[in-house]
Amino acid sequence: MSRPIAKRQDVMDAALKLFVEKGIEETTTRDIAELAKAGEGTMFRHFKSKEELAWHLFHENLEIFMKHLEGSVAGLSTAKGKIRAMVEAGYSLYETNPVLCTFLLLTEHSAARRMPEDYKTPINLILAVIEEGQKKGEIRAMDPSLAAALIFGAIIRVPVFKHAGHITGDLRGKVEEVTNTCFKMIAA
Amino acid sequence: MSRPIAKRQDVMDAALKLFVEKGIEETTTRDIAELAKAGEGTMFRHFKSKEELAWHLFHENLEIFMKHLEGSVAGLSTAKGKIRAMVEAGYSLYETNPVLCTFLLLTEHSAARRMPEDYKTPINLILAVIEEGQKKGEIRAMDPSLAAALIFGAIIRVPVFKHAGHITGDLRGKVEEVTNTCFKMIAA
Amino acid sequence: MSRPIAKRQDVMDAALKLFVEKGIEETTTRDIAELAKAGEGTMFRHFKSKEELAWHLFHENLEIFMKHLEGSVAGLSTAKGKIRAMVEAGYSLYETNPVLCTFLLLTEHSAARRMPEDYKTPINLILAVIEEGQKKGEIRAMDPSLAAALIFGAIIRVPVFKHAGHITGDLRGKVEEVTNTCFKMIAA
Amino acid sequence: MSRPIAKRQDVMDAALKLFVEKGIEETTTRDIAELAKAGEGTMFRHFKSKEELAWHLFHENLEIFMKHLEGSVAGLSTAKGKIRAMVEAGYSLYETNPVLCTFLLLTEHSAARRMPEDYKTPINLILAVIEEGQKKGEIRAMDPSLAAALIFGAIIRVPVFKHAGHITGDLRGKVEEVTNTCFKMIAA
DNA sequence: TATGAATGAGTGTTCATTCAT
DNA sequence: TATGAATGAACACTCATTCAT
Repeated sequence: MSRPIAKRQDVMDAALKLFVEKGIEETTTRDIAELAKAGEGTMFRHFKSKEELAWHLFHENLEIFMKHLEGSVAGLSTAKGKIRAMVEAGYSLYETNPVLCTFLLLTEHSAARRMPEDYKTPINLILAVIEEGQKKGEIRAMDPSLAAALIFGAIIRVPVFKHAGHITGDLRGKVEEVTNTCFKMIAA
Repeated sequence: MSRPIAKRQDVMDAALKLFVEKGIEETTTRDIAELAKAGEGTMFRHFKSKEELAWHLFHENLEIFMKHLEGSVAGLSTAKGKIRAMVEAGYSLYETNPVLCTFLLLTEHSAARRMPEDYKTPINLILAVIEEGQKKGEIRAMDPSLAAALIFGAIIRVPVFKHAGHITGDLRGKVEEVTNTCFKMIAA
Repeated sequence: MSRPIAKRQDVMDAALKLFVEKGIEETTTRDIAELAKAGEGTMFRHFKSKEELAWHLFHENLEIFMKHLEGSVAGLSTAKGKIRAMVEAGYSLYETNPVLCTFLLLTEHSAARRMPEDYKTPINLILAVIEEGQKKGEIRAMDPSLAAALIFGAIIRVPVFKHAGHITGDLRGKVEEVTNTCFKMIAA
Repeated sequence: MSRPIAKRQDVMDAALKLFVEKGIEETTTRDIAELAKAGEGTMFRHFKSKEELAWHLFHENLEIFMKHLEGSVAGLSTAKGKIRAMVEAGYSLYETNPVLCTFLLLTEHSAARRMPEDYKTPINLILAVIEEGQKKGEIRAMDPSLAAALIFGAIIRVPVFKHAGHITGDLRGKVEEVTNTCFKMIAA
C-alpha cells in the first residue's frame, strides 16, 4: 500500500523499553527519540504528549490482553479451568513479550490514576470467575473480593519475582503448578 | 547555643503524604515545603536531595518494620504461626499508619533500583520461613521461591486492594482468614 | 529539514559582553538570554553549561589569536621584530575588538584553573622568542623566564591601563614606542 | 586584657586562603566557616556580608602595604632607589605572606569595581615617582602613564609567574636584577 | 560573642512541547 | 511526515543571610 507511518512503531518500541528500564518520569522524550532514531519532535506527530504515549501503551496493550484473556476463558466451564487459562495467558505474554508484560506489571499503580471508575482489568475478570464459581459450588464461601486479591496477588507475583531475578525458568512450565496451588486457597 | 531542630519531622511527614498521594516525581520540593510549613531550603539541610529523602523514608521505615517482623516471628515455632505473625504485623501497620504502609507498597518497584544486592526485605524472611517449614515437614515439597512468590503476592495484595477501594473493613480482622487461606497453598 | 541555527552567535556575543561588564559569576544565564533575545534554554542547546560557554569563549578566541600571533611572527628574523609583531597583534585586537580583548585579559586568572598542563598561551611564544634571541646573541644573558615575565607584564599592562582609563589614545599608535622601550630591558 | 574576639582572625585567615584557592564567588560562607572552625553565622558578626569581608581583606591589607611602601620610598632621593624600594617591599610581601600577596594580585580587577575615583594604589605611587624623576632629569621624557604601565606591569608579573610556577626561587634575591632591568626602560 | 537551624530569593539547568524548514 | 532548533515554564537545589537559642 502507501508508505506506512514508519517511525510510529519505532517510537512506541523505544518508549516501552525505556519506560521499563528507567521508569516513565525518568525517561525523557529525547531518550525515546534517540533510541527510536527519530527526531525530537516526531513523537508529537503521533501522540499528544509523553503521558499520552505512556497511557496509550498501557491501555492499548491491556485491552488487547483483556480481549485475549476473555477469549481464553469464554469456552471453558470450570472455575479452575478458567483460572488456568488466565495464568496461561499471562505467563505466555510474559515469556513472549517480557518488556511489554513487565511494563504492564510495573505501571499498574501509576496507570490506576488515569483509569475511569469502570475500567476493566484482569481483576474484574477474576472476580467474575470467582463469583460464578461460588454460585456453582466449585469455590467455597468467602468474601469474593478477598479471594480475588489473594488469587490475583499470588499469580501476578510470579512474573514480578522472575523480573527481579528471584525465580528462573520458563513460566509457561509453571502454569499447572501455579493454578493448582492457587486453587487450593478457594477450592470448595 | 543554636536553634533546636524543629522542621525535620514536619518535612518527612509532608513528603510521605505527598509521595503517596501524587507519586515521588510528581511531588515538587515546593509542595513538600508548603505542606511542612517550612522554607524551601529546609529540606536540603536534612536531606541531600529529594531522591535521598524518598529513599530515607523507604529504607528507614522498612528497616523498622523488618525489625518488628523479625521480632514477631522469633519466638514462634510453627511455619503457620510465623506466617500469621507476619500478616498480623503487616496489616497492623496498614491500619495504624496507612500512609506509611501504602508508601512502602507503592514504592517497592522504584526503590528496588537503589537496593544493594543483599538488601533485606520481607521477601527474604518469608523465604526463610518456607525453607525451614519444608525441612520440618510442615510445608510440602515445592520450589521455595515459587512458594514465597505466591504467599507474598497473596498477602500483600490485600492492603493494595483496600487502598484501591476493592476491599473494606479493618484488615486486622482478616488476619486469621488470610493466614489460613494462604497456608493451604503450601501445607504439607 | 529543521530550522537553521540562528541564535548561537547571538548568545556568544551577549555572553562576552556581559562577562566583561559584570564578570562571569555575576552574569546570570537569564541576563545572557535576554540580551541575546533568546529563550532561557537556548544557551544550553549549544553549550553544556555557563562555565562551558565561558571557557569556550576564552579558549576558542585565544586559539584564534594564537594562530594569528604565530603567523605574524613566523616570517620574521629578529627578536625585536617578533616582539613588535606580537605587540602589534595584541594592540590591534584591543582596538578592533575591545570587548573580546578585555575578556581575555580579565579572565586569564580564572581560566588558568581549567588549562591543561601544556596549554599554549602568548607567554610560551614570548619565552620561545627570548630563548631564540639569546642563542642568536640579540638578547643578553639572563633567566629567560624572568625576561618573559617582565616583557609580557609590561606589554599586557598597557591595554589594562587603557581599559581602566589611565591611558588614552589608539594603542596601535604606541606599538613602536612600547616595543622599543620593552626591548631595552633585554637588549644584548 | 579581656577575651579578644577569637574567631574574627580565624575567619579572615580562612577566607583569604579560600579566596586565593577558589576565587571569591566560588567560595561559600560555609566553606569559610568550616575552615575557620566557626559557626555559619559567626562571619556575619564581624562583617556585613561576604562581599564586605572580601573588600575588607583587600582594602585593609592594601592600605597597610601602601603605608609600608610610602615609608620605604620616603627617605630616598633617586627614582631608581625608590623603584628598588618598591620592588623590595612587594617581593618581600610575596615571600613573607604569599597567600595575602597573591590575593591582592588576583583580586585587583574585581576589587577595582568597588574603588572610589581617588583610590590610592601602588600605581599612583609609581606614577608619582616617574613624574618626579622626569622633573629631576633622571627619567627620560615619555608619557608618564605609559611608563607607569610598563614598569608596574613588568614588576607585578614576576610574582604572578612565580604563583603560576613559571619562575622559582626567592623573589627577594631578584630585586636588584628586576630593578635594574626595569629601569632601563625609562632611564634618561 | 557564638552557633547552626531556618529561610527564600535567586540560580543553573532540564525537558516537554512548538514550529520553521 | 519528519526534523531539530528554539522555547520558557517549572524544577531541584544553593547559599548569603537572619535569628532563636
